[in-house]
Amino acid sequence: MPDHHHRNLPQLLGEARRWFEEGLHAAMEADGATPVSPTQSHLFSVLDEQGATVAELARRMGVTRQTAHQAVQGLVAAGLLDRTPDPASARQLLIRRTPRGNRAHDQAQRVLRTLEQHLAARIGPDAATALRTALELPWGPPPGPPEAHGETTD
Amino acid sequence: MPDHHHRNLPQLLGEARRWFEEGLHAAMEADGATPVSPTQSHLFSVLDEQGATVAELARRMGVTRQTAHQAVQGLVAAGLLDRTPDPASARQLLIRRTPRGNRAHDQAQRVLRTLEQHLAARIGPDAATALRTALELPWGPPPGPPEAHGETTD
DNA sequence: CCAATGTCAGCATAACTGACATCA
DNA sequence: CTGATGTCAGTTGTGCTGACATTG
Repeated sequence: MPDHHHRNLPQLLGEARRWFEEGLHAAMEADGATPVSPTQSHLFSVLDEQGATVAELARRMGVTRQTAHQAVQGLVAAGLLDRTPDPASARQLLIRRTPRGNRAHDQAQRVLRTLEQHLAARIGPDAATALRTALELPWGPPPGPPEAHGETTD
Repeated sequence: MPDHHHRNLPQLLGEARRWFEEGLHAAMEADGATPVSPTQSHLFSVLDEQGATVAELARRMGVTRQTAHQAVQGLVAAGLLDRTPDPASARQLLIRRTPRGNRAHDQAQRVLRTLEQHLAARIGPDAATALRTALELPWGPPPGPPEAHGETTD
């Protein structure tokens, strides 16, 4: 039955994301963890073990340096991140997780994994797996604007 | 950058949503349509033919009346929405689409459908269908907080 | 001097809460 | 009076652009 009224995919995606973020936030809060904003959460997720500079984090997040900088500030103030001079360049500061930051990160990852399992229990393992699979495939650039290769054409 | 098999699901969902919204925005802009914000887009998508009150729209969007009100204001100013007194209640204003609003809505729906087809071409029809299917299933409330029935329990 | 980086400052937007008048 | 509605106002958070000093 191909019903005419498909709900918007972007809307569905937004709801799904909210489902996870609400669950994550609730679980973290219930665990007494330091509250983090979605932005900080995002920054955290693009930070690996070896650390990175603010500019690099900004590139990974797809936001400006200033935005990343601000998020870093909050996380540093919260004691989850650490700013140390980069041995390679005196002008660069290396952003790394503090021990507390590592704990928070691990916990968040655990919660997310649990959430995903709960989801599988709700909608079925096949659907959950298919969801992740579809999301992980390379979608390429959105069609329409012939944006061939450049990104910052300013 | 090896491994890291599992990217965050919320992050993937956010990227996917952005993919659609960028494509939609670009297509609408290329067509010379009135520019609409994501919020306005969202409001538009929960507005049906028979119209609705601001409070009702707010409920559907999951935001406050004030937020919906503000979005409506912008859309009315843009000439896409119309505020008419509700025949049922003098205190209610019925929000409906103007002819121009209808055109914009139809166009957006068309673009979204096209985008979805493009996606299917990129990641395969099966994956695209599975994505929509998984998203349309009832996920229920996010687990963790035993939020059985109440909503604001504070 | 040039490019990249980190940072400060201001601005725009979008969500929220608070408050209030109106009407069923 | 109570409850729902529409609306005005203020506040917060988040992202942006602009500007600037520092460093390689």
